[in-house]
Amino acid sequence: MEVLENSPKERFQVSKQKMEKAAYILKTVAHPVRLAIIDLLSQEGQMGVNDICKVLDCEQSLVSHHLINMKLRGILKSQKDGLNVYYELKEKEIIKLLACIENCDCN
Amino acid sequence: MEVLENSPKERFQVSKQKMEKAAYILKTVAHPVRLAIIDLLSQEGQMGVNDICKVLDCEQSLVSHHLINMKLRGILKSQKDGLNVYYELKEKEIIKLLACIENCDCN
DNA sequence: GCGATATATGATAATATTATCATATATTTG
DNA sequence: CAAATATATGATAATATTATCATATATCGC
Repeated sequence: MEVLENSPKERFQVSKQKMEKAAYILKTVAHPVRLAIIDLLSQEGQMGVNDICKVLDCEQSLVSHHLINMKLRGILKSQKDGLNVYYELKEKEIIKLLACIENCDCN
Repeated sequence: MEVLENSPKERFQVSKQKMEKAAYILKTVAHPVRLAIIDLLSQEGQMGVNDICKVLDCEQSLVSHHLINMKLRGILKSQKDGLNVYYELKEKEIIKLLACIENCDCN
């Protein structure tokens, strides 16, 4: 059992990287439409693009951009079936963010 | 015990508002320096601006902007003592976001 | 193959966030 | 009061995010 102590500089670097990764994920989801998509998919499991548009009352192209972006960043995954593309949560941990933030009230 | 059922439109509006609030909070913290500040304050309790700058190796003015902004948005609070201004977490729930996101690995 | 439908793409415009710099303000010390 | 220190402010520049629009692509049913 080795105990590897990092120097302050190393520790700083490690934490810096960690924060950058965390910020990247948070930025990916820090948008009302994206959160709504995440919330929706966490309830429904899987949904086609058009259905998401209808429920959220949001334009197809915009929703598609959001979906593709979140997929690119590893939050969602998709599955094609004929004309439809079904999206679902890939990283389910992300749902906890929503629960977590409900308890914040920064006023 | 009344059960108040919302119409789909009402439910949509409620969730929309909720998502907007959540996105607002997430946006406030979705930045590596801000997360590092939050992390630091969660460990140290309270810190002066200059000390934060030193630890994070970050310019005073920039740190000040971040601190003030997070204070404005209810994440931090501050306390003046002579020349120094000590910042600390106001909304401690926010720490959980960091813990929560560590378990995500969106790859 | 043609029209209809679902989704993606890419350019651009609109807007928001972040960094930087110069300087202001406030407080302490001598 | 002057110098030194800590913090805040505000303008601006740099950059990133988001929305919009027009159109492309892919698939299905006929």
